Amino acid sequence: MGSNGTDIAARLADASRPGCGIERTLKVLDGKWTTLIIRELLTGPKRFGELRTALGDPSAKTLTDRLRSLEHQQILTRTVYAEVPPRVVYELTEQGHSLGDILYAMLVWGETHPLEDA
Amino acid sequence: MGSNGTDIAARLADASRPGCGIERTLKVLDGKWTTLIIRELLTGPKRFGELRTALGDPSAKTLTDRLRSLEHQQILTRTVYAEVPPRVVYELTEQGHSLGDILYAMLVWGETHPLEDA
DNA sequence: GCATATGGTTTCCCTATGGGAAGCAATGGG
DNA sequence: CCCATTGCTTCCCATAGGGAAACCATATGC
Repeated sequence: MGSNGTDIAARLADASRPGCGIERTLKVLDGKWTTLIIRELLTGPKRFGELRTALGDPSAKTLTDRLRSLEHQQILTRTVYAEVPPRVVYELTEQGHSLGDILYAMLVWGETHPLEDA
Repeated sequence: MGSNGTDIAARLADASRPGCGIERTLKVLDGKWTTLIIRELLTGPKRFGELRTALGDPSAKTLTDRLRSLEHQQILTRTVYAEVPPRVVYELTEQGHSLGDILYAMLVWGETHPLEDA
């Protein structure tokens, strides 16, 4: 299955509890749609409306909140084109793109895990 | 930084949206302390009280909820020793242990990411 | 003039979540 | 007889998250 669990355990034992790397990552990926937003953007830049549709219609407020938060944390960039009607494109930064490793691990795990219905 | 982002993007594009592997993983890792519980257990079995202390005192109610949920999803096992006072030991299953790949990716990312203060 | 399209923002509200405190079981020890 | 210990469980409350809907800006098409 996974790689060598023993090495991982060693690294994890090292990670001092208060504010370890995992906790910092969790803070970035916090919130209901955050991780899925990144999933969508890993396949390329997208507009606000495209994201909304692809995710299955989260409320505009929530989506805005998440995008703003991710922008503030340098995970993605927000580009406004002064057209009418307006066009806003969201795109992952280098930092944001590097989250792909985590998402990929999640994808692999989720696909092999027999899911118990809640 | 990460591995080849292009391959990952391809895999991600494949993943059909409704209930893809990532979403299933997110469902398992849902809740405030869930991921950190797994971090603690990756270094070996722990008792209820040990977990509570290591995590920084989440409420007993919340910790119980998380542990029950993870047990139900076959991520960990709960062993009660009929002693007085009681002793309850939590240990990751094979499935739970395999989450280590995800946590490891989070650890690496978090350590290299310059964190913006919220 | 007015509707339409787009990407928001803002306000209001409801639910879910998580925390705190207290109770409880069971037994050995003082 | 009472207390301490451990791992809950139950109840209650405060907060935060997230959804619905209304509003705004602007230029084009009718």
